[in-house]
Amino acid sequence: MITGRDVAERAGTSTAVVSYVFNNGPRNVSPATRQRVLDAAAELNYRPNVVAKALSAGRTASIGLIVPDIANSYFGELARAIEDAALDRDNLLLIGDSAMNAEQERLHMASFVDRRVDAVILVSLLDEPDISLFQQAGLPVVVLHPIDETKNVSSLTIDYEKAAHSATAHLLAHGYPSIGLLNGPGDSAGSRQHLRGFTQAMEEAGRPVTHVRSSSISRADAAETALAWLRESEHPRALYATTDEQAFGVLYAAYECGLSVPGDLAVVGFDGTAHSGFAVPPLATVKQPVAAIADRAMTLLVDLGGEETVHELFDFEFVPRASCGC
Amino acid sequence: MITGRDVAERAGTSTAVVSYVFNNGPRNVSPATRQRVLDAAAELNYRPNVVAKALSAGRTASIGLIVPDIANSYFGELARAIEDAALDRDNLLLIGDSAMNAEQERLHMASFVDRRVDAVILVSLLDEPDISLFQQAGLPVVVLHPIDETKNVSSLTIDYEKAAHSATAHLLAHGYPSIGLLNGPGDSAGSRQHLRGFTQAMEEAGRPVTHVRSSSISRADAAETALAWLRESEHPRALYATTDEQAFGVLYAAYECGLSVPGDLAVVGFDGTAHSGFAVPPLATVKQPVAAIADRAMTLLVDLGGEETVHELFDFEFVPRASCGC
DNA sequence: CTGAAAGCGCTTACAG
DNA sequence: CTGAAAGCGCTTACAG
Repeated sequence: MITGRDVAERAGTSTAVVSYVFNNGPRNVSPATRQRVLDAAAELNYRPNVVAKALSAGRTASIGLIVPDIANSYFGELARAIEDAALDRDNLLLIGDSAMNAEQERLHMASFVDRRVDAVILVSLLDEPDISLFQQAGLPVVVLHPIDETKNVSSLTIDYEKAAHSATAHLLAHGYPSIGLLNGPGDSAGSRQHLRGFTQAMEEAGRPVTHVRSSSISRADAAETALAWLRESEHPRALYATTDEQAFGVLYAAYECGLSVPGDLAVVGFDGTAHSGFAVPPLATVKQPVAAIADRAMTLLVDLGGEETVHELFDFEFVPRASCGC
Repeated sequence: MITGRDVAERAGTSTAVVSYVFNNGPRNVSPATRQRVLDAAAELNYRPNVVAKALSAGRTASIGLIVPDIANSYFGELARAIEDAALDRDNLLLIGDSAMNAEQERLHMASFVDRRVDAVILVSLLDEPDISLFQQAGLPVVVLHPIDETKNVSSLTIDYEKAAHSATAHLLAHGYPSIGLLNGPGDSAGSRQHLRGFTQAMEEAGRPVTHVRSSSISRADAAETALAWLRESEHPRALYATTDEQAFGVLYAAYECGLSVPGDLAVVGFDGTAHSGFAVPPLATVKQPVAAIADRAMTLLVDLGGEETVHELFDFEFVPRASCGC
């Protein structure tokens, strides 16, 4: 491969100047010399070695993202939004897919530290992820879910409690006689918030909270849980599922049970993925502001150097669609 | 951060020996010294800097994957399968999402060359991707779609023509009076193969080929195309869509038109994504052997060093489900 | 079996 | 404005 030395020789100058030209600094270069370097580089098809640059500069211009499951459309959309925000800032995004496996999540964490990414955005499978590895390495971290504020990391998230409240209130307004919650794994801060919001809305309406179940955030698991549930005679008339992915599993289960949506069962999801709009029937959902979250994360990590630790809540939007009976 | 020098000092030896220990070679180290190095490394929490290692060793132990659209579940599953195969070989997978944008595809190509990935797996948006950048850099490439064999790159793919033939033949066997093809973009080798297979099956059955349209490989585009199609009085009774993603768009369009599937319209997809099994109704599809393709690609690129250029066809499997009328 | 040293391809004070 | 040189943290012939 062509190196900076090759370019310098052909342009009759030093590697330092080649570097100054390609980085627009930190010293300036006379127009004539600059042009000779540019010409030589073009003729030789020179592309600076990013690996060498990273070692020398002490930063890799790359950000690591860890998601629980890249096959989940929400995380696919999130990854794309973050990648866009990263490219805007000339950073590369490395995506680590935990594939619903905590061990894999740890491997990605270690791998990111070893690869010397400049910062990390984490959506953990665990309620209390161990981020000491990042902290030892001095890597700034932003998590995209609720987290214990005593840990020294920023979090960007929406208020799940409020979101669950508003989704539940919407189903109540439809007048459904019984409403259930299909929650995520029971041991996470997010699930606790969803449950609180759901419970509060029900209590405000003077309704008992009797139908609550949980599944992992996977279509197959949710489908299995919903199938068993809907086959019981006492199943709820409406259901709030805490992810779109789970809601898709519910739509499938309803189909398998011969229940029509929303005629026999109303469904509301959460995430607001593009796919929710193309479900059969189209899925009512709570839309998360992915682009805003992505951009804010990159601002904190890249533009502000990860110095600040913040805990910010973003707005959400309830999107009524056929599945809830609208 | 802790460096190899810190470890060497604490263990009373040289950085060379630290390297020998961590790489199990290329020289061996006495058990006693090895133990001292290991102890020192553990006490200091030493993690070798992969960037420095890459620069020095001349390889990054990373593979680049470029996909047209990571939000498409098929590519999500493909990426996961390839990542598994890569991790099996202690390689990192970098995922470049072209987001249905040819310019973005080129940027990822350049970025992978600059990052000095050791090899590339490409699923291009274009029929004739320009891979000269990779060839200049001496990077081995495997493409996962049909490609002009005169180019010096390997391709791993299934026989779309045969697959389209078998899907069409299946719909014919159901006795549907008219069968349509919702193809991908018209100017690609894959689309031409799908069309040929579809046409051949129709001609063998003495049927005219009258219903052929195309859309991009996106749910929204397919939905739009299908909506217009299904609203015409002469729409086909059954439809073969060349990706699951397009088929999902068709299911949605049928719902919007008040057509029941398979009662009014039978649908078959292509790809065999996990999501196809949870569609409403479950989607009949042609399953691609993702894991086998992923593993073979990594064998060619990593285990065999990318020396060989091969063009291999993989087997597929037709999966009948409710949507086709089974 | 082990260590001193060169080298990977950049960046960046330091001198001029 | 420009160049010689040190340094980033590893690996790996080369000597011993």
